[in-house]
Amino acid sequence: MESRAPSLTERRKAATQLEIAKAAARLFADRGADAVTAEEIAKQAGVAVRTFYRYFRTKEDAVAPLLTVGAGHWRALLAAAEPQEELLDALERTIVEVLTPRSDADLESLRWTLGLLRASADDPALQFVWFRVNGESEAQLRDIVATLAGPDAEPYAVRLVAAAATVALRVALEACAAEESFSDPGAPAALASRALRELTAGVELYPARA
Amino acid sequence: MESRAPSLTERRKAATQLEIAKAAARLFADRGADAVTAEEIAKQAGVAVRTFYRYFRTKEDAVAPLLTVGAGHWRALLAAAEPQEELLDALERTIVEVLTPRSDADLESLRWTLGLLRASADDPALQFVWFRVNGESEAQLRDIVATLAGPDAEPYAVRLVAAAATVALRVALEACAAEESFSDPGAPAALASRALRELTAGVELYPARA
DNA sequence: CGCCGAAGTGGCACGTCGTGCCAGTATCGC
DNA sequence: GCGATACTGGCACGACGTGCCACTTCGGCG
Repeated sequence: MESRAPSLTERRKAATQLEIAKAAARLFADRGADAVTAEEIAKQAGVAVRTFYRYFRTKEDAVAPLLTVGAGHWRALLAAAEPQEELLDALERTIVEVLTPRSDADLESLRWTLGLLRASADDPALQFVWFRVNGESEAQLRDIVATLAGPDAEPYAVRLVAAAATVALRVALEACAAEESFSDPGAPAALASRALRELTAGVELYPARA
Repeated sequence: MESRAPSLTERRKAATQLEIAKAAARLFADRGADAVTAEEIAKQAGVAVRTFYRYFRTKEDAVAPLLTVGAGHWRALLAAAEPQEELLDALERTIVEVLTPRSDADLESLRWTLGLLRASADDPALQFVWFRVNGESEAQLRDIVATLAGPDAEPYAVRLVAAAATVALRVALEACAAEESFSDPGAPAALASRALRELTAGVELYPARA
């Protein structure tokens, strides 16, 4: 399960990717995404344009790592959940865990995400990245939910739960970003928890017994 | 409320737009979106490349009209709802109304949408358009929901309802598209209705009285 | 120690995208 | 009929994203 050996080169690559992502986020938030060229991002990050495109498929994708970190962490926690735990309980427990900052790194990560969301409010190109990230996140979550719910669960109900969970995280973060001042570090967790509870309250995972 | 005078030129423009959209949908479903150039779409639709880009901002956007038609109709019905009708009832009533085909044109429109969704399963570029369309739809739905719910409704609850409603429509259509054979014309309405009911069952629109 | 294959990087050229600009043509009001 | 307005087409251009090759770095092996 654990991936040993984050070998030297691999850490370098991860660092470079993060460097590019942050450079892109700064420039995008500053001027808007279309006003920034790939060449500028590459220069800011200290790499060649050609290398930039080896790390990211498109110019906009460069900020994706800063937006996916939360959802990725969530999926990892969920995949490690005990099988006997009730699915909806596991979802709520883990989302609170993910959104509650435990270190300065967590808090900084959250700030990057919210900063990008704020910038995307009036920038279609950034909104698209956010949509895309959430869409992919939901697709991956669907598989995990299907596993946790077991083979008896209705496929359509699994779809609904995965969609509801993804939406809960998304709306909570968007609401935080929309607030003028994001002061309370507990706000994301509280909002997401509420959203998840209210959106999944009526979902019937298993077909009614005859 | 009603827009009089669908003047000659306006109808021509609408027809041209639809023509381009269908040409693009055919080509995309056939070969995948990246394997099609804007020039080909324009030629198929009988317009110049430059004109194509006057109708659509990007190559992928060309199919958006075929994907937004349902959500647009839904918003129109909602905006015309009686103020005294319960919000969640109005949502469910109108979504069934939208998804129940009443004419051959309705059915054909539904088929175009589902066909595109099927094609987008293994085409990131098309998925992207679908995400984008739903994102914009949710933003517009939020305003309508806010109006219908009145000033006493909690803003965060309005967000949740708009998101839940958009997701209900999206997941229902995706589920239909995922089925091998889409035979039952009533399936989309039934699935969407169920999704909407289950996802909004737990939402508290108004703050608890003291 | 030198050789060598693997992997990451940079540079270059190329096809495509999307837009600004100007000219040609059709619709609407006087 | 006649300008005013709006849609269309052609051209050129900067930017995007990729295929290809050359260069460097790192690790294993005789």
